[in-house]
Amino acid sequence: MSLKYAVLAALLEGEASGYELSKVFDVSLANFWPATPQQLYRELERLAGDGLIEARTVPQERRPTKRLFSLTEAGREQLGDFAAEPTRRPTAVRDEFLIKMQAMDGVDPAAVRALVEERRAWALGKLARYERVRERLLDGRTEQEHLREADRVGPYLTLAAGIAFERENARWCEHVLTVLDGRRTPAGPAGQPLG
Amino acid sequence: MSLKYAVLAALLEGEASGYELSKVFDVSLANFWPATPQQLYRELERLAGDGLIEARTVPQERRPTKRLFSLTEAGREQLGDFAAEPTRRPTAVRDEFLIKMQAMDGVDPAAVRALVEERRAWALGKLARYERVRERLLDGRTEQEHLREADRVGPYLTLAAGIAFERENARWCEHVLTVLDGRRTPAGPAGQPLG
DNA sequence: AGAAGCTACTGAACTATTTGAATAGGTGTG
DNA sequence: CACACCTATTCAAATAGTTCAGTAGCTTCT
Repeated sequence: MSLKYAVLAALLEGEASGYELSKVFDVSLANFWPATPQQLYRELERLAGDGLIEARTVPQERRPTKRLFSLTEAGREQLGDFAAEPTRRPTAVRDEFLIKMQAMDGVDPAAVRALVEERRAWALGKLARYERVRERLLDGRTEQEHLREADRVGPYLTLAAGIAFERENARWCEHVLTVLDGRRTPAGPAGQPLG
Repeated sequence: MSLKYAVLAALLEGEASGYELSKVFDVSLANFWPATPQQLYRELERLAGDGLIEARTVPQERRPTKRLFSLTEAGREQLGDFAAEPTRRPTAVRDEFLIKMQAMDGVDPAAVRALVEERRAWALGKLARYERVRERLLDGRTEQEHLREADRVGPYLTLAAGIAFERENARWCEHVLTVLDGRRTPAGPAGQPLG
């Protein structure tokens, strides 16, 4: 049900085709509402049918024709209503990796370590990408300037949430690696390393 | 597909009924793999059919009869295999609230503030519950002792991830409230407050 | 005494999401 | 020139997840 509003919110940035949206979702919105291209195309169809967005067909020279969608007044209004309502659903995190961590005690420590290191690398990669988006958003201003004066601060603040999340993720991975180190030689009464 | 392993991992704590699991999922596992009771009952049926868990019926005096499920050797093995494999799916966060934040710039600031304050309260509440679970897990030991010596550290570490996540959440909310304060009187050239 | 709420589970219908593939022309690499 | 990958979209099928309701006896509050 919320994909609808995620799409409307994405179109606040300006008109976009399904394909372009699927790229946007991949980098920024996916942070809090992931969607596959198929979902987006279907949702765009539905929203256009409901008159919340409108489409215009744009033929291109060396590319397939695309359909650009933009918010209608009705769409903008419904999005505004939604955004002012109290939130129904709490955050839902689905994380296969944390299931593995929950069950890690029956597993070869080297395999666990590999998993955690992979996750850490992935978090740091995402962080680097977010930072680049952030530079683009700030466009030379400082954070303070931007947050005080910009027309829209929503996108910056959600990005900041993503950054904090991935930073925390990486930190957690480092903590786990330390813990794994501390358990390599199970501590005897004197805590003497074995070899 | 991962609900399967989430259930198996939950049963590492010992045998449980569907109903009990639905409570466990509500407080701890829901942190990284939410599931409704209906999903759990269906999944338990499937897992029992596949021989990964086994059921025993326990009649009770003043309550309906319940079926307690526990891991079989086959189940334990499949869970171990899964937990050692590289992770296929990256973390998926679905957060209606952040969609609202993305779109917040067209909305009455008082309504936004109310939303953020609600979210902050909710994060702090969850944090308090997590801290209680943490005390119970540590059972008088310090974190260091527990992490070095306990048989299982997985549950503690995933809990720590949940704690870090909610802490970050609350911090982010506070940041947003500060930003909203800074924008109440849009800064003119001289930055003179208007009220 | 009546209402609400908990334990414990089941069923059916519905909506959402994922996966795989197909179409069709264009660009870039070796 | 073969091959892989990009733009841009659509279709079909399968799997996953949500919602609503119902059964049935018990406890707790008013």
